[in-house]
Amino acid sequence: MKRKITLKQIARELDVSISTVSKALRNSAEISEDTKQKVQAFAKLYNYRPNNIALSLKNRKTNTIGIIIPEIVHHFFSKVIRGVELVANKRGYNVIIGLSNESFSKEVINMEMLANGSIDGFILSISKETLQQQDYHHFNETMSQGMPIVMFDRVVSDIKCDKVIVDDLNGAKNAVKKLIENKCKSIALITTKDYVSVGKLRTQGYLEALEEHKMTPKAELILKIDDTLDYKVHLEELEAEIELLFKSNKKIDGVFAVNELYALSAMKVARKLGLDIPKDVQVIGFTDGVLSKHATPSLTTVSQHAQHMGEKAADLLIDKLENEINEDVEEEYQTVVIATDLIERESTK
Amino acid sequence: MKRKITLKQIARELDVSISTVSKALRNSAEISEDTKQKVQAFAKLYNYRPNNIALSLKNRKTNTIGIIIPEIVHHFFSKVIRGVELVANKRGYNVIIGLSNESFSKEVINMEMLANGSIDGFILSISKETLQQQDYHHFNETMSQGMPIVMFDRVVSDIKCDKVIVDDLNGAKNAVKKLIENKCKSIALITTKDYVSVGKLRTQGYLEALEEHKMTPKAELILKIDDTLDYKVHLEELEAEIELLFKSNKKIDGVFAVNELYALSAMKVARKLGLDIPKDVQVIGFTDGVLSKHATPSLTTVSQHAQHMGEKAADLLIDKLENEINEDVEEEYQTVVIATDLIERESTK
DNA sequence: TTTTAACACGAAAACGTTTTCGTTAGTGTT
DNA sequence: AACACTAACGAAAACGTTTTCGTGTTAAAA
Repeated sequence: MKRKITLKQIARELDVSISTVSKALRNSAEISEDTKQKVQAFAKLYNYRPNNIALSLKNRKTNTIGIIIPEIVHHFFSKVIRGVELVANKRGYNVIIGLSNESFSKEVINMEMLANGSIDGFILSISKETLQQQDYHHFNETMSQGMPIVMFDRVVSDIKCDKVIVDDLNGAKNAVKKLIENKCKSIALITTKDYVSVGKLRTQGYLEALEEHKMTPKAELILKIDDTLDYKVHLEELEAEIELLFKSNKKIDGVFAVNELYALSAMKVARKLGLDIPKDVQVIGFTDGVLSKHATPSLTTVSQHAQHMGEKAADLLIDKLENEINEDVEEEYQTVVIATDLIERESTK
Repeated sequence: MKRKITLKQIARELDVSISTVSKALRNSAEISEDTKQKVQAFAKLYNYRPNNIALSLKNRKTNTIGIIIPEIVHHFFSKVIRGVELVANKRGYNVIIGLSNESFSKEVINMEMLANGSIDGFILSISKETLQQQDYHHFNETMSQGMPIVMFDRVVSDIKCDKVIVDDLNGAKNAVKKLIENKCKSIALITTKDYVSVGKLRTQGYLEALEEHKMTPKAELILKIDDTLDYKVHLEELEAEIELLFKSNKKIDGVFAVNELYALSAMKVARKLGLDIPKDVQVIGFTDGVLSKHATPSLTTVSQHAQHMGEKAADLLIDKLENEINEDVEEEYQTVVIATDLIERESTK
């Protein structure tokens, strides 16, 4: 087991100084052709690669991005990661991940762990618990130490930083408009409690679409799910709630759900109640997931372009990192809004 | 924007030496109580945290694990990552990810990028292209430099290292046995070409199960898909192949598929041909995915316990890292086999 | 022959730690 | 008064780089 070779070892072997080796490898004009060739040949032979850690320390730059997400077993987030990784790698950066598991304390701990020199900047999506507690001190502290943050999807306006968000409002609005155009008269909304910003915006889009078509929103058509419960586990409870919604509103002929699982459950319940999709009820979900595509009938959805979000976030962050030199430019932050697409499948006419 | 505070700055402010500050913060007996309190108070006030990079350089240990996987937008792999992250964090390690995107060259590049000091060891699953080319020099080189590797799921016997694998053979065997017990007489197998080790083993399990029940395997019931094509895109081609299988073997009453997508496609095709599931045809898949659970009918699957695999892999790697001191112990490598579970749902009787 | 310039290289500092090994001053012992 | 011992601290090396600034040698110019 031979350890990795260092400049010092090469220098000793070839009987020159460390500086000479370093310069020779970087093709400096200071070094004679002879020496360069000798050193480079030797380095190649022993497969020399500069030690990243030493470089990071010297340059005070790690070329590594930290990404903190609430959950990785989730199509949306893993697609975002893929986007980040893609761009980061192309631009010479590594990606290091931290999972908050939707917990405030894990988010804080993870950020502190990475902020101590391991990375140059963060890309993150806020955990539900943090959103509920509205405690954002760790973000502000991190930024005040000169470490840039780019937030995506779940953001808060209280924090000044670059952001990449989905156009939740218009995405939802267009989906509901589609249902209206398809002659739906009684459109139900299945959403989350309001503290998750995206749920709120999608609800708003639903309301605006109705309004623009002179339809009066009815409170009994809006089902707000408490999503602190993990419905991957408590699927029956979710379905029970939706069943209640259908039973107390027999005239429902359209459903807009703010995520994939709610939409799928709605379809399942509707079918159970003897309703045909899309003949009796049309359903649209909001997501990037894989379920929609392979469901039967396949689900019409509002696509969020998760990978594109990740790419954009990575570009924003790296741009900021590499332009930090111009500190004269007053800090100005962008919010990039990613447009959604309505992907029509079998659950709508 | 205040930069992170360092020992040197604290030393200057308090008019003591760097060594004194360092010792005071680590509660060394060499330092007087007075000084300790003074230093510790100051450090707390300015929220001092030791710089990870400097520590890594000094200790020649990064406390970071590199994980290389072919694809992250994939339930199996993201669950494995979650397991790795869970254990790693608990044991004081970070996780840095690299995606090979099933490509040999990206796998090599990514490994080289991380192997230059950024991490202490690898957890990885081999890309399809690498498996095809059978070029494993990068693994051996990495290990010869003293960097341990733990492989999971897609492994090769040529390489001596710790491994965590699914009991593919018995998982498949039990699934097929289940079908046989459920009175299936003509069981089809939908699998991949043989170069992916797991596909091979699952095929073998299928064959052994038939054999044990004195059933003769028929070549025409075995469909080998060329999975270099991405069937997330070319779904129709996949379905066409399966349709052909059904049409040329009218008596098929059971299907065992080596992954989720094949199984779902089989169900879809069967339904299209007017067959009822599970009455006419019973289907079992092999996976940990989310599709199976939410399909209609929901799919009986062989569960791989992906998260558990990740946890185990992380434990193996960290154990090795922390016991590297005893170099007297002759290198011995373990292969941990994770047992599967058959999760019975609606696609079987 | 002396000055100048180019050339080829080495020494040392710096990044931020930890740790080993002095060093100094004060205390106690004979 | 000479000695040993301890308490409290500092200097310096080391981890592996890059880069700045010498420095010595040689060849060309005056």
